[in-house]
Amino acid sequence: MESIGSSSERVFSQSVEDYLKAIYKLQTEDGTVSTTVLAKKMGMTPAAVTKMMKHLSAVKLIDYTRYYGVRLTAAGERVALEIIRHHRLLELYLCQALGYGWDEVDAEAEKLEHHISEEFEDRIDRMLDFPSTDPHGDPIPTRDGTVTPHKGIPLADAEAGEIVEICRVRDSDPEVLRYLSRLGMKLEAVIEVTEKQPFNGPITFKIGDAAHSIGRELASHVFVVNRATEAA
Amino acid sequence: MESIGSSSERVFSQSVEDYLKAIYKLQTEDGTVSTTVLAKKMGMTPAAVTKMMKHLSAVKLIDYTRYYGVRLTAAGERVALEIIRHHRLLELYLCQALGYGWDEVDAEAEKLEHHISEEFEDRIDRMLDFPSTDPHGDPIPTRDGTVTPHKGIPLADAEAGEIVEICRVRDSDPEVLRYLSRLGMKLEAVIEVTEKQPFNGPITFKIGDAAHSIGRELASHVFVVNRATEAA
DNA sequence: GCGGTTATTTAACTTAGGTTAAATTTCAAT
DNA sequence: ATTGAAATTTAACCTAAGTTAAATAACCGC
Repeated sequence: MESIGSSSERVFSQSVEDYLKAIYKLQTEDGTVSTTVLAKKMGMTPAAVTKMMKHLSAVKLIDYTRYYGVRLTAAGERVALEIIRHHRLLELYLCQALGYGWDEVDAEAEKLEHHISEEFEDRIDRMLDFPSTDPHGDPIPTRDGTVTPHKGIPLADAEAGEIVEICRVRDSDPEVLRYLSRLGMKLEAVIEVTEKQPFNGPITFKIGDAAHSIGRELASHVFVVNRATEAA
Repeated sequence: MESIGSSSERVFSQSVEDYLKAIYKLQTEDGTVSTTVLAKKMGMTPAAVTKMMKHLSAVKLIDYTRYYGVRLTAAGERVALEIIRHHRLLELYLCQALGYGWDEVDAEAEKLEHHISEEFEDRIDRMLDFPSTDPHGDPIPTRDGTVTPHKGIPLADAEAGEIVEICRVRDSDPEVLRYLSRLGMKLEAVIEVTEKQPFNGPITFKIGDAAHSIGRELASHVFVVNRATEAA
């Protein structure tokens, strides 16, 4: 009798995993993913991307039509979500168990996500009591690849007068995250939108007593839920 | 003004690190390390080893004399010890913080040791209260590369009648470690050597009430200190 | 000090994952 | 329908790290 659950010990290269993750992230926003966009995201030349696309296509992780971009197959998506799950679990673990700041976790998780075992994944998952979001409010995919999309809207789209709660920050730049922290913008912080300048101008708001304003671009990376709406 | 302590972000490949670690371990036992022995340890062909030796020599991590084997330079030893430090800190962390068994930690640490940051290293070191030995009793090198050799002798060399305490088990095979656990042979277990069969025969001993015997070979991987001697 | 076994190195080749530069395809705009 | 810019792919090349097979050096016994 053979051992049954002898799980999946490192089947894909780090490079392959990184490509799949990048494709996943791009396609959830843009549908299908072009070579150039992917190349930009990966910090590589388009030529390198094309070559990898052929490989991923050959091993059935993506559907690839020459000149027309790429989508993950079900198999490819499984792999991508597994890596993203590793990443987000690690981020949360680093915060909770080791006292990392939310600005530091991305870089560390980026490296470790490819190298932890299923055992490790399960243990930190249990230790964190099966969490559903990471320190930036991103959903942690479940073991079987389900990911519940978050409910918030970009702060940039909130109206003046609204009172909202921060539920997600879609940015991993440590500088940006530290800046936001300094303004008191952490997860679950409640803020009141006081003003929106026209022509894509800055958004002004209050957190507690303090008033701040940030640019529209940055505000589009901060996701919020309306406290009234949320209750409904 | 440039940032000063922007520490050493991944300078060597995993492969290089693995070679250096292997050389370190072999040379502390055998002095100088031959191509064939290293090849065996690394699970590679001698030809691959020769090639890598040339490279490591070129970048001054080893002293290499064609046909005569290899020794680490001071720089090479620093790198090796850094990796070993990572490995052993990780092993202990996995046991203490995540509940791993001592038979499971080696494999996991083997993968992670190459990918953790100095930050991570420092944090788990602190969390473990700056430990000096790992779950198998191996010394953890300090940050500056000092390693205090352990004091024990092989159980195989203990005399009948001696009462000794287990201080180190030099074996990472999970099967072996589980077997030893089943016999009650953990670190700090006290055992009484009752008999040594001649012609390299088995060693018989008592742990608590239970009596066991193990082969001389295995007994040479278990290190012990004499309780009387230790006090002195 | 000769000769054969063994250890070691060299040579030629492989694969994965990159690069640059040239060729090709797509697409939008006339 | 054509054309030219932008996107994409192809071709030729590079490096790191491995392989096998052949050549060479070291060492041990006589």
